[in-house]
Amino acid sequence: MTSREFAKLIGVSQSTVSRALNNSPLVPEEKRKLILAKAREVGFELNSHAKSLRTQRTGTIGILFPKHFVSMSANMMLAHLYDCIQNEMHHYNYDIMVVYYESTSEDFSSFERIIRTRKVDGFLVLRMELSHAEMCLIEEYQVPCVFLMNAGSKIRPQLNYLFSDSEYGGYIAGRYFGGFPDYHKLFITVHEELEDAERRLEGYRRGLESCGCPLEESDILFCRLSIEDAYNCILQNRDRLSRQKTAIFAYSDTLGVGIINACRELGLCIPEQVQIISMDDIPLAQQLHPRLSTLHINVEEMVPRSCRLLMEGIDRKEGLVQEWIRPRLILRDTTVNREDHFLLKELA
Amino acid sequence: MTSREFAKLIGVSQSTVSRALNNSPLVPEEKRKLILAKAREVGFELNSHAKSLRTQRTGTIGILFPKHFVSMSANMMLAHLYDCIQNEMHHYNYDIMVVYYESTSEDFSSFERIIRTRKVDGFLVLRMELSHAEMCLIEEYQVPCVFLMNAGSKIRPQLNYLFSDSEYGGYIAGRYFGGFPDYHKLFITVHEELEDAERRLEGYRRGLESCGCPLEESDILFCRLSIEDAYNCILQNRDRLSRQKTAIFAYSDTLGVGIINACRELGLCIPEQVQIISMDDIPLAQQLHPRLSTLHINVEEMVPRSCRLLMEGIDRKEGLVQEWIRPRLILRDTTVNREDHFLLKELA
DNA sequence: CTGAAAGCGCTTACAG
DNA sequence: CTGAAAGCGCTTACAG
Repeated sequence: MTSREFAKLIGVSQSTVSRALNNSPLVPEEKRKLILAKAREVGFELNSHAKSLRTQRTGTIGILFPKHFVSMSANMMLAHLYDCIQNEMHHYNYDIMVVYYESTSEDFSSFERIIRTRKVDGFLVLRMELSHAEMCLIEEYQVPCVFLMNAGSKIRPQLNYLFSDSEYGGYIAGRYFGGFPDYHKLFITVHEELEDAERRLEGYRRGLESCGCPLEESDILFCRLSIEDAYNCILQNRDRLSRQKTAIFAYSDTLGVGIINACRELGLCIPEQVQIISMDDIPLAQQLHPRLSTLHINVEEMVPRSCRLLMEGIDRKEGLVQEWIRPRLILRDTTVNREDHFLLKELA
Repeated sequence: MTSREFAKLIGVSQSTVSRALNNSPLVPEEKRKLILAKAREVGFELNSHAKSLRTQRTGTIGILFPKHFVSMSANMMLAHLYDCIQNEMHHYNYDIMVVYYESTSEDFSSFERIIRTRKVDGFLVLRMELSHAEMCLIEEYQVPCVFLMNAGSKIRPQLNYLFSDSEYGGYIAGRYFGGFPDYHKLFITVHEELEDAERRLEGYRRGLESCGCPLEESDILFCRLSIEDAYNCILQNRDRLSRQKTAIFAYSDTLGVGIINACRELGLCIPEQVQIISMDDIPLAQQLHPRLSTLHINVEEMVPRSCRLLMEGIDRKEGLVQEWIRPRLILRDTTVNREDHFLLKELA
């Protein structure tokens, strides 16, 4: 049924129907309610494409996942973030289209195609890693975008972002482990999100150094961003871990889980022989035992704010927000938790 | 830029542009290529809403998640399924809109709204649990739908589906454990996907009975569909598990992971003291140690077929497909793997 | 406050 | 093979 037909059915004009269903102040309250009720009764809704064509608004936003993103199952932090975004956008009555970087055949990339065909009103981008061409595209089409989570390599001015402060997170991990001089310090990291990994490393270094324990290059271990890879990485380094007590800062919870598995395999006690702090705090981090001590990324703040920001951008209420949100240390079972630790006093 | 402007720019009519970009046989190969190249060069793409309005095709499908679905993080099997679907639809150049059951305020449910506003061409439904009203809606709007994964309670005729054969999966688990008379048999299940859980139970019963070991009512344990709940459930039943060797068939891998955690906590050896077979085979099942022995749900077959089926439905190539796809037993570390087990010969 | 009419940017039947 | 024109179903400036 079209709005013209529906209008005829209830004996008003198409204009009035449109105004009523769009909550225009021009139609009196009583009449609007009546029309709404009728619409509900006969199941009438405005055709979204005709509406979008006229208004240049689609009622859907895109979420752009990073290039290295493989799947929800593999990158649990992004899956978690997605969950939160989906939940949040629901309040705005907006639908979500998930977009990956991959390009289809020789055509435009999905991202480019979706912008050019105008399928969404704006984008939530889970990592700042757009190319120059893509930035121009955003500029040309004036697509509202909010970047969140990982800062990536190129932080552009004039763009809205709410990033997790990875350097600070690393610093906290370093400073916590700095309170345990008898533990040898390691850092296990990845290539996939290199710039962010660098920031975590820098912070970790700074934290450790502030406690007088520098980090050797040979104490930085690389693996891929998966549970198995972290597991294998630890097994390969079994000698170092059995020789002395070790404190491991892991790039993410995913690695943390792999490390726990490996320690168990090697018969190393957590946290007595091996302490672990990871980052993210995905739901899985406290579902498995021992529960991971980790740097909680403040998704509860980041997601609602970025969604609101994006909606404001769509409504052309401009305003630049650029913030780094600090992760919060959560001590669970993979650390030796000393209540008298100097860091806890500093944070309090 | 509109197609009219673009046409003017390159000196042909709007009709020709439209035909070229839609691969109409009416425009000669050479000309088409030229127009395509020009379009790429200046970054022209047809406005999707104008196109959809004219053709009644949107180029996006919806994935409807079940009522009890909470998040990708919580229900890893559905997340995995989603990953596979996303991957597959990419071949068709289709975009995906994720739809949840929840209704927004006093309005239509998301599902209903998306159909009535015609935002998608069809739906992939991850569980057959639609109400009568929803079935009428599909009928009225002739929305192509393919149901997959869980059969739910009401299996409607005249609808396309590709379900996992849960009863068969349970049967296989029962028959495998039937080969271990010295293990006490348990079944840990959930309320969330009750009908499917019932099918798994029936099959498990049938499998066990075929080996002469009936399943007692008191050997059916309930918990919620989460790692922690399964963990707690086992801890609560610690007495039964320490008394005798136990073989546990778990509703899903998620429960299986919780069970492993609990057994470790209780100091019970897997698989010597406790054997576990779960179902799904999510990626996590073989990432954690010990790796779960499980009934692999044939997603590799189910997803591509359901996507193709949906695309055919959208193209109005009718044809009813209703199939139950059998899970496959995968023995890993949580079972005692006897190569001479009679079931393996039967399956070979 | 209400309705008739133009126009959003496409596709396609129609005429050439 | 090509183009002019109608129409997909809305919204909104305009006239009343």
